[in-house]
Amino acid sequence: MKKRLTISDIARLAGVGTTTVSRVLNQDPKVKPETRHRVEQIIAEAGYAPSPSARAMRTQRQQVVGVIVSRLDSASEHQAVRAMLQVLEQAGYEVLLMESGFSSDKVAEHLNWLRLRQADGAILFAFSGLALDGQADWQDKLVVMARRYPGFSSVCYDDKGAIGLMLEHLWRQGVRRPAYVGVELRDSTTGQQRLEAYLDFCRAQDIAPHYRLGGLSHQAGLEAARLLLKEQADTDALVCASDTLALGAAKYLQQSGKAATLTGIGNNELLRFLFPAVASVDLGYPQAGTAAARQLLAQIEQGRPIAELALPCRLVSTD
Amino acid sequence: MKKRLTISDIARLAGVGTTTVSRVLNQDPKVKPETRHRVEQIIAEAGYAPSPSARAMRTQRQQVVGVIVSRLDSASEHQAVRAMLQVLEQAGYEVLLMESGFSSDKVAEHLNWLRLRQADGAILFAFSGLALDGQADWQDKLVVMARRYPGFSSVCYDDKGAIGLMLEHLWRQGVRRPAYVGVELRDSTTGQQRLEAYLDFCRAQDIAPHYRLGGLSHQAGLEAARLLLKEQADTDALVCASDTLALGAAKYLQQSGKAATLTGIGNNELLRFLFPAVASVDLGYPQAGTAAARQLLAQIEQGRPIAELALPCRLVSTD
DNA sequence: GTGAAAGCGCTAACAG
DNA sequence: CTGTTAGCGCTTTCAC
Repeated sequence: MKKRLTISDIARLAGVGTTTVSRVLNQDPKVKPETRHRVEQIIAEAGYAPSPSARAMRTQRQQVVGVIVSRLDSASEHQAVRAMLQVLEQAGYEVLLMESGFSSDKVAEHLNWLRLRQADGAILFAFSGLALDGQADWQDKLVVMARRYPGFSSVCYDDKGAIGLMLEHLWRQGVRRPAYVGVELRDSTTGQQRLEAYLDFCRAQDIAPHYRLGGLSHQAGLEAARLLLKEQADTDALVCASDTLALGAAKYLQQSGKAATLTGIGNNELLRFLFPAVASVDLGYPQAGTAAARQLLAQIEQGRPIAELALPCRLVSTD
Repeated sequence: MKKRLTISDIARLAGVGTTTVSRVLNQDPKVKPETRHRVEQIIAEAGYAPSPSARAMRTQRQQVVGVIVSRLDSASEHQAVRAMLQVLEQAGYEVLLMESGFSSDKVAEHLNWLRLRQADGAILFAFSGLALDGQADWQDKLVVMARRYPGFSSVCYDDKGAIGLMLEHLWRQGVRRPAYVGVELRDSTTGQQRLEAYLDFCRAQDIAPHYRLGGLSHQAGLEAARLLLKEQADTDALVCASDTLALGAAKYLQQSGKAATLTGIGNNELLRFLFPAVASVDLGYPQAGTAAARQLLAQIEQGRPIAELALPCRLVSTD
């Protein structure tokens, strides 16, 4: 039962004052190099690490940030989270992962909790219906992912660009009657923006739009595919707003024996494995995660102003 | 810019000493009900919450536990984690989720970090090759998931039982030549135990074992299915050691047009959606998570001794 | 350059 | 039952 070392133990061992040790710990330049060296030596030998709580208490900075994802097991969010962890932990922050389950109340709850906990900042994966009303005090220490939110920093994917990219790709491949499997419009990005991109394309190419909007589940994708192909049998491609929907649509194509080029968005691993022919768009999740984490750090550490970031996307296809 | 309230602010507002407020905060019974009531009133009105750092510093209890998963986006681990979060957060603990990526070094790193951070405990999802050597000080505050580890508490799934259950089910359905898609033996649970259960069954029914061991990926499942069916075309069932493998095997069956009853383990949602005919075994992930969290809390809060827990499993089938 | 000393907000003796 | 007091381990004036 060895007692934990304190700063004064180190001070005594090094024959200096606690102040000096503290200065070494905090990279304060006002320490003679040789003194610094000796102290560092002792610290390393003793395996000493300063108490985060004591430090936090003194400085009022917890070195803690919360990351609120919608689902912990979402493959796309996970990619972004992994990148965030890298940046934030590197910077000495503790990361508290929490799950919203697409509930605005749950977000408020988590945010309140983080406030009580005096967290230094947070990153929040947005979803349709997200409300950040009584959260004005988070304005300069919160980054919203996946959609813009007035008054807060945000990092967005290129929703319109992704669909546009895909449609142009298909057009080059000879597709002329692409139908669209989308998401309800109350979802502003995956829903509205992606549909809009589809409609824009139809207008530009002068073709009649043909689409279905629904939920985000596999089942929704299957159902939409079924209806679209039933309504217009000459549809030559199903452009899905997400890889999850594409997985559902793929199942329908398979079980019905019908044929159509199928595409998704999200660069999902399982989709690529099961249905390699399905093209997808990589939205740049890791890059988004890195960008969000950096933006947050710059805001809370250097007072950088709020910013709305946008990321480029990239086509993923086997042909 | 309102300053954060402290315990003495509350004490002053309530016209009592800080000790009394502290007692109210800590549910100490030695407070006159009416005093308590008044203090609680003030606390609520002022929206006061005690500083966790100050508290931690004083009590030497951080109210923090780490949870080290192998992959944050693993569906099965996620189910267990969700249940853990529920229990631990309920008990007032902060949960730090970390990822090992199946690396023993990474585990050591995280554990060291948690030690420095003075975390009160940890839950670790085991994997093959896990080594907990220099971690003796974690013995009474660590719970290992998914396999036993001498000297530590653990919560295990019923690996042998799951395969046994499945084989008996198939036998009743008339299956007589079940082949087994397994995992390398250096994985003691998913690998060894499940294979053993298969071999036991073969011995009991006096049939010739026919199996392949490989990795845990979809691709491995596909490959194993291909080889097994090539080697023995009269195989009437492919019993897979996991739903991931089953997904790979399902793809093979589909693309090759061959037929065989297929089963997995893990009750994976996507597998159920894409291939509803595939029976699976529910290993009880949420229950395992709850059990692990409770065990950990009991150990660190009440000194309950180390224990090796085992969970029952349950067949999931559409027929 | 360096150290002594004063707290940060809280809890745990110890008195009343 | 309640208040006074002494720190927990650290950073930060303010002297030297």
